[in-house]
Amino acid sequence: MKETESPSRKTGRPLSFDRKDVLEKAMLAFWGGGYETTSITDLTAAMGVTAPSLYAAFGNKQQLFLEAVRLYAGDHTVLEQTMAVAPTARDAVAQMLRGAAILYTGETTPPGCLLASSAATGSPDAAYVRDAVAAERRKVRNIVIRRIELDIAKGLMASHTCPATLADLTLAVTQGMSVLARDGADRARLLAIADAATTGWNLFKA
Amino acid sequence: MKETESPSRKTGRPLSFDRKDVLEKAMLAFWGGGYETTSITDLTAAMGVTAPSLYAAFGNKQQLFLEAVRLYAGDHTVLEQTMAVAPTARDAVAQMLRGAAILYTGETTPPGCLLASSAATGSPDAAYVRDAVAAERRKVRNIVIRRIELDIAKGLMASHTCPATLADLTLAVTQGMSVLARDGADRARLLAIADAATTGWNLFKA
DNA sequence: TAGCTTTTGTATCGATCATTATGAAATACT
DNA sequence: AGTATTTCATAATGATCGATACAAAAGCTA
Repeated sequence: MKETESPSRKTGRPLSFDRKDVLEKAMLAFWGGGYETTSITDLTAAMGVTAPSLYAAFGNKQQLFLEAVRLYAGDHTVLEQTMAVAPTARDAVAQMLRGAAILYTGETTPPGCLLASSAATGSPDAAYVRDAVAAERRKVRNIVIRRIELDIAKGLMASHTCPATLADLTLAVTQGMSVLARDGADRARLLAIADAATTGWNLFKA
Repeated sequence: MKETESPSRKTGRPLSFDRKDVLEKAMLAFWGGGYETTSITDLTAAMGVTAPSLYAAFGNKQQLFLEAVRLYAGDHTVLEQTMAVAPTARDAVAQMLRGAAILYTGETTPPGCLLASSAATGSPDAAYVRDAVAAERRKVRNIVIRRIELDIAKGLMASHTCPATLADLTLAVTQGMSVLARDGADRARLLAIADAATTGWNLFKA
């Protein structure tokens, strides 16, 4: 049952759980319940791990959440690859929005986006984790900006187009789709939003 | 100092606070901190009222929050009036988005939208309040839908336009702008998003 | 002024929060 | 086998959660 043991570890009782497996379960718990509103009791129940084991493996609640965010956002960077190979920035954003629509309505995952919903607000103590998820959003924004700048440099988009504004709009649509997914919107509705959001991009063609 | 006393009240020590005033302060506290992550201690500090007075005046935390949501959404319905007098649905939505951009970056209010951020996630105990804010979002959505249907009936918009999808997109942009406002986006950036979101509507003209 | 009603401030309730002390259990090395 | 090392389950830590019991204080009526 052991796995992913630390390199310095030599002897002692082996771990009774797979660290990556329980981390994914913790991510799903945070995804569905939020950072501050998901208690250690909730986490241990979802992970199938007792509290001392949780703290031994992940430090504390904040570090566990940050690892969960990295696991979640790591899946998001897969979209970055697909954006790079898209023929135009508009196609790239369309694919990204459609991917978000699908991700936010997965059957085995909570509705919505972990980055959008797990740390929307909170006490001052949780300011650090809010900054962490905001940093992940900023990464996505920068990816979109660079993709648009590429199209402008290629002459595919009008030179007066503001990449930052279109990236902001794209990010806003994704995070907003998360809210609608939380409210019960199904995949078809979210995909329709994604398509409607990108039709307007035809106006920015060079 | 007394005010807004209940009609059945005849005698007894008068209230030392203005109920509407402290309700607004509670709304601002929830707006900035969220429902579950704003404690009674936070609320009493923000309202300048002791806990027993809070419970006597508002029942409990949930009822206080629901009143705060009604106070907040009541301000939102002001936008409904302006949408009705706008020449086109596109202008109406543009004004609504610009109003949201301004509301989410007020100098005397927390950044973002109370409906978007105060109950994005939470424990199962708070499901009722999440449904309450979702219902407010649905109201806004229905207002937008009806405004679009009006333009379609007038022949101002293409008959194949899907009002529900455009309303979903509009709602997604507002809730997404709230996330960006929380991340520190200033009013100019949000206004740019609002304008960019409505430029695409030209494609739906009849 | 005496009596009644309601709000006030103080102090506290049990429950839950994140976190950990403690010792038994399980493996590796000698 | 014996010992060192690490994880295990149990249970408890102080702090904070939402919500109140209590009695003094403040007003109105008589």
